[in-house]
Amino acid sequence: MSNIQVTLPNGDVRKYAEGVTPLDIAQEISSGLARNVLAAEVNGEIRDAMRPLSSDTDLKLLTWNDRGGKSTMWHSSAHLMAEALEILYPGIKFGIGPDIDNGFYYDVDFGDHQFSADDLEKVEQKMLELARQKQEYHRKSISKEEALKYYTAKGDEYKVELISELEDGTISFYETGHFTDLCRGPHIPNTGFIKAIKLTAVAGAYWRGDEKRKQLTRIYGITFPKKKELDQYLEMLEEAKKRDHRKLGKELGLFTFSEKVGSGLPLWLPKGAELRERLESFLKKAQKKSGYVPVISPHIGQKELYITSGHYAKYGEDSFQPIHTPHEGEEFLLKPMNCPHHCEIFKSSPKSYKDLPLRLAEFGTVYRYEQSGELHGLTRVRGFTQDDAHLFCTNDQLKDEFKKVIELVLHIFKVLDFHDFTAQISLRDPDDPDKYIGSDENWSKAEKAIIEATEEMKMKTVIVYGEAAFYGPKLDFMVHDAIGREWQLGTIQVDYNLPDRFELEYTGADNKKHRPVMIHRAPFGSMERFVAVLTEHCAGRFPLWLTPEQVAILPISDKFNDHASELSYLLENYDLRALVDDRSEKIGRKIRDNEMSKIPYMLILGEQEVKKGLVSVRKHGEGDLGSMKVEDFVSLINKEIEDLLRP
RNA sequence: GCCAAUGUAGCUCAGAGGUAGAGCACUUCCUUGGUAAGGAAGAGGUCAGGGGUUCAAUUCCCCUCAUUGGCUCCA
Repeated sequence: MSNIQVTLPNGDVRKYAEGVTPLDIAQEISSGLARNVLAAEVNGEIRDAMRPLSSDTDLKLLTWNDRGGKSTMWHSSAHLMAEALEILYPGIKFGIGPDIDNGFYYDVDFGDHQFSADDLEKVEQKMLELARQKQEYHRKSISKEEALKYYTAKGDEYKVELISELEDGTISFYETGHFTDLCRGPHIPNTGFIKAIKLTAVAGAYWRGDEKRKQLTRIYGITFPKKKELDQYLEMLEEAKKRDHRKLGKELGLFTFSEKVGSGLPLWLPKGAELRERLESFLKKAQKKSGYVPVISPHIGQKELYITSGHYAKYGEDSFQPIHTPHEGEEFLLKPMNCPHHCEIFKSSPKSYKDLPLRLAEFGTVYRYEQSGELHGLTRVRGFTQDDAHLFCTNDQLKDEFKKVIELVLHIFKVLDFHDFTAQISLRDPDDPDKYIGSDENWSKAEKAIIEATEEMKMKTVIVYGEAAFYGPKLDFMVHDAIGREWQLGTIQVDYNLPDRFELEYTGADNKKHRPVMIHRAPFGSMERFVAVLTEHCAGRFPLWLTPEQVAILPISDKFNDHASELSYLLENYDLRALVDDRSEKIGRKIRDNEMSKIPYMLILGEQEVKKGLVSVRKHGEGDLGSMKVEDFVSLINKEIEDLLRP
């Protein structure tokens, strides 16, 4: 038997006999490690820890602390669930059962049986029972014909379909207990690693994501190696529920919806509207510094406008239907985008290269007929306001302009404390060229500009194919919210196509006509979505400069109500937002209520304070800060705001 | 748009074939209290909307609308 060389991540090189398994190696390092090894990364590929090594390898042992370890465990959990389901519901058919970011799911065809959320507990119990048996996951390879025969006999047309599409040759199967599944693997050594199980949801899902095909029952779940970790996970879900912007929006009086107004059409309440206005003026100020100029365009435009832009051909069917003028029968559309209007603004007068870059900014409200099932709080609505701008520039200016926009977006994220985000370069889907308009040459130029700009700014990016807009590639900023979900917020797009379609031109230094390039950009994305994500991000405790009410003045008793009103006028003169809680309640009650409504500061006003001309200050979440002069309190607050706005 | 669940007071929710209940919020009164819930009384609902079954429907059935969780989609 020949020797093989195994290199561990710390650079350690060890020699073993061929056929050694990663699990053996773990055992040699320490039995504690061996008990925790879920899988192994062999030359970069994740494999079963019990699969023998046959040549020299770079080896990394994966535990629960590694993403690969978690994925393997969850994937194995999907098998465990399938086994439990097959025992409980004989004759059911299986689609696919992968691991996902937070757990796993399996798509199942229950036939005539109606599986409901009430049945989940029963399945969990069965899974725990099977897990305790420490069933091993056995890998075996069989031929394609054999595999087809197996599933044809079993009557599982989904697996038959999957296998038929595989390349000829051997196919790997995994066997756990009495359950056998077509599977590439890898898997954990045995089901005993799965100590805590929670099946989280039941939902319909189309077979292979195709809405024309049968809908299967998808069961979601998550598992952990320790009961404690499951508890923590459930706590995190609770926390996410508390942070849900739909709940907080209601509680804080930010926005509402009305059946009568229509679904997906948010109504901003005074506090929400003021908060949004503050965000808008914050951005306007930053934009003014960066040379943007404001424009305003109407909510509708002639259908012809969107035929020119290409939006009508692409989205006309899925939009609100055209509005007709009563006599002439002209057709107008609710605007789904601001860019066509801005192109017309560009065209309103002849442009010289000296006019460029021209940066037209507008908080433009647009309307899109989103599918009813897609609507969700403020994050997905049918009428929303984009913090839109279109930058028209020369080819030479493009990269610099693009970089300046990135700087602006990063500045905004910094001020609003979004540190956890991904910059995603969204390119064309190479397999579906018909989805896009414009020439290959234009697309390549645009893609190159984005990639070079991000490289020059040394940004960490991920490239995702198929996520581009139909007219051009994008740089999207995805931030993470309380539940770890990703939301797309800001977006920057390079566009050579609309300038072509609108035949935009400027006169160059050479006295010839040239076509400008366009950058679409929206740092917030939409005001609605941004406020939603921000609300969840800060759990309703908005930064001091944004929050609807900054200070609550709490008189100790009714006797001091007048003093309290005077103080509130005084604070208003200092440009602070204050309210007076003049209810005939005890101070403890007032503190509790204002604490719960997340007011950043409380000022307590009683005999002592009035006598000495002081205020007693309480900070949300921190408590008593002692008493101070009003002027000192005002500078305290202003300092905090200043620090927040200049991170 | 598709599948499923849900829709009862401002909010959170209970309830049941015989025309509705709790807690909080609200109003009034009492209390004027020093750092996270003082007390009492009161008001508030076409039980999402529309049909049907029934002597009787908020409850059972159908349709519509909305919400939620997924799927698909996202200029």
